[in-house]
Amino acid sequence: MVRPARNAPTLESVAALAGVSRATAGRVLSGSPKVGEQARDAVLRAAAELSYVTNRAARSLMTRRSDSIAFVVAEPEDRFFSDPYFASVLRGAHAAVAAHDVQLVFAVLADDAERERFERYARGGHLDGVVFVSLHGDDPLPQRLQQAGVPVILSGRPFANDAPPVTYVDADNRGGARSAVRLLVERGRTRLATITGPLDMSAALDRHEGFLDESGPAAAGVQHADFSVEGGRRAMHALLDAAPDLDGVFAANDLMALGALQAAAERGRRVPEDLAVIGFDDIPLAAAGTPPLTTVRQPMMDMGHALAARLMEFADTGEAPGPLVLPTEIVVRGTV
Amino acid sequence: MVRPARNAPTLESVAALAGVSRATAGRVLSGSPKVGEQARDAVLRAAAELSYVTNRAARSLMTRRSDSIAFVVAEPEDRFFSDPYFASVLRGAHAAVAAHDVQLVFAVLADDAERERFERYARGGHLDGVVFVSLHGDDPLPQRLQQAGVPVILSGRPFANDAPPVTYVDADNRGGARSAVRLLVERGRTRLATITGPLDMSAALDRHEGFLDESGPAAAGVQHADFSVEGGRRAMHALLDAAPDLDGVFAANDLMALGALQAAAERGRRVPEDLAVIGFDDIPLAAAGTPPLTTVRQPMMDMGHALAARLMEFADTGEAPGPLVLPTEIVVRGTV
DNA sequence: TCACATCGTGAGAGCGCTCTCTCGGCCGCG
DNA sequence: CGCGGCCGAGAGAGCGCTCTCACGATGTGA
Repeated sequence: MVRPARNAPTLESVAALAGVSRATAGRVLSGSPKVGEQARDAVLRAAAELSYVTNRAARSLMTRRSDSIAFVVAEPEDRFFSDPYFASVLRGAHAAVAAHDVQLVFAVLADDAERERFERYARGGHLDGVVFVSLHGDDPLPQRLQQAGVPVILSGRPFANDAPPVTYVDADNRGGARSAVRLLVERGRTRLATITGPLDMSAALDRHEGFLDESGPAAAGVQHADFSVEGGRRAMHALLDAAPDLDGVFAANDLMALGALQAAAERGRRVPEDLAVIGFDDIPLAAAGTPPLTTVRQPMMDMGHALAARLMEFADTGEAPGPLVLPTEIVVRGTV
Repeated sequence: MVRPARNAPTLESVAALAGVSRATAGRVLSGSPKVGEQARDAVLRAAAELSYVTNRAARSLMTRRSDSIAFVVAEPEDRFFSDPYFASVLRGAHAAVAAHDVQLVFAVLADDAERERFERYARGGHLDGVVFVSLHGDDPLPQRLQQAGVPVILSGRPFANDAPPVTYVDADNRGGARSAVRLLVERGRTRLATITGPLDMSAALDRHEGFLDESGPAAAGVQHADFSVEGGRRAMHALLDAAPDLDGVFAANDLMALGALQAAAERGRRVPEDLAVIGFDDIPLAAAGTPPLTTVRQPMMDMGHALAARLMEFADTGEAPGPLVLPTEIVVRGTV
């Protein structure tokens, strides 16, 4: 192992060049107001000249803050990597974090070993907070970390509402699903079905509830799938087998809606004439299909941003911000 | 700002509980062989009991290593977030990094301010190395960092081969493109065209070269696009306008191939009967279309893994590993 | 005029770790 | 029996920073 004898400029050298003490130099660089004007100028000039960069390790040793938060995908499968949803949330989170000069540590917890390592790491105080994305069922990890004093926030409301609660940012899944069904009804569809996501995830559950709220007894079918294109395709076939007179389908995400579109094509159903399809998310690909997908848009990037911003606030104040539920919006394109 | 009075166990307390000195405890925990058996046992037991976690800030202050590497998307646009390619590379990189107990810091450099901040951060010695993904043109940032002593590796060969060279991991883009065209020819296609990616990226360039290698004078058209679905769709329309008798298209990535498929459908061309289409990447969505996309598979996850693994090796030894070019593979599905 | 608050500044401690230096004990060899 | 070598272990320095405390200079009111 190489030991880089990198002689980066230290606060000491900046102070020396500026002709002040290390303490004063530190005060200037951390923006303390209690510094004289000429001392401030001298330090700033010296820092610029040496292109000084604060050593975060040393700082963090004293402040007990790491200036970094983790973006954790708690997903045992590789779904993460085919669903553009995650990338958008990640992008939003990074934007928020960059503005605060905080680092974003990325982690995926695919197996127990990784979960355990991550938990130790987080408990070790190396993170100012953790964003959890794609939680399944009643994962106890977020609560455990929170109890250990690590600020935590979830993307999507927790599956069960236990005490102590963990705060979250979510989209109005139920409301979005309702408006999707209402759109279907407005367009004269009477035989409605839905393709759900994995029912151990609250987003899938809430969208399903929203569907039931509006479809009522008119529901012609329910198929459970896994948020993937192939799952959506199979579910659509099953739906059509069970109820050939189906004329409207709400898929709980766009990937499954895309699969449903394929199944419809394979069966020779014209969309939207014979069969209307509406998805959820509004991933970039949704607009690009033929016909382009009508869907319920959730503001993925904004959610990522809010997640990170609220987590940093949590870390700063020590007080968990309340849950935030962002509105959804129908985007009418060609499939309804 | 809250100052968490987190009284995490320190090496000192572990040593005390084990009845040895801090130095010995440290030796045990860092796996030094020069420790007696009973001292080792005692330390291990004490560490487990206190659930001790090394304070990385303190360690890194001494070792001058951060045990973290950055995964940087140097992409001014939001393309990153619609192309599943990146997610796969990221996934692979994380897997490699996790095995070494190293942290993956994620960053996207969308504007000059972010670039500048990142450069300062990296130069400050807070990173053991940097993986660059999606570089455009002759971006000088990787070279600058490398000259500043920060190990750097690129995903995809650099655009121009300047001195000093920066090492990289790439797929055999040119070879892959050639075999795509050969497949088209084998299937009896004679009027061939290609849709390229942005020509300021080496992957796009190399795939274009590969196409030209094999298509030769038979080439019926070339359209430049941007690796997006919509770009592919427009390019396909333009190609068909210019050469209506086209019977085979090589798109430089799957997203554009999907766009080409749509354009073909809009024009009423049957795929693959009237028109064969082949893509590049093999993103998860490729298999899911109707018909499923024939494509040139590049091992995205392996590339991510290799990128991170080689970078860590670079950081450890101080010597840049040579470039690595991974083979591609034709995946025949329904569009050729 | 003196006591006292106020403000900018410096000195110094110390965060938790790693690493070098030193030393005691034990072995083998002459 | 004495001496050098080796091995396991401890003492202590110090990485670069932040933070508390103390101090001198200046301003304010009695």
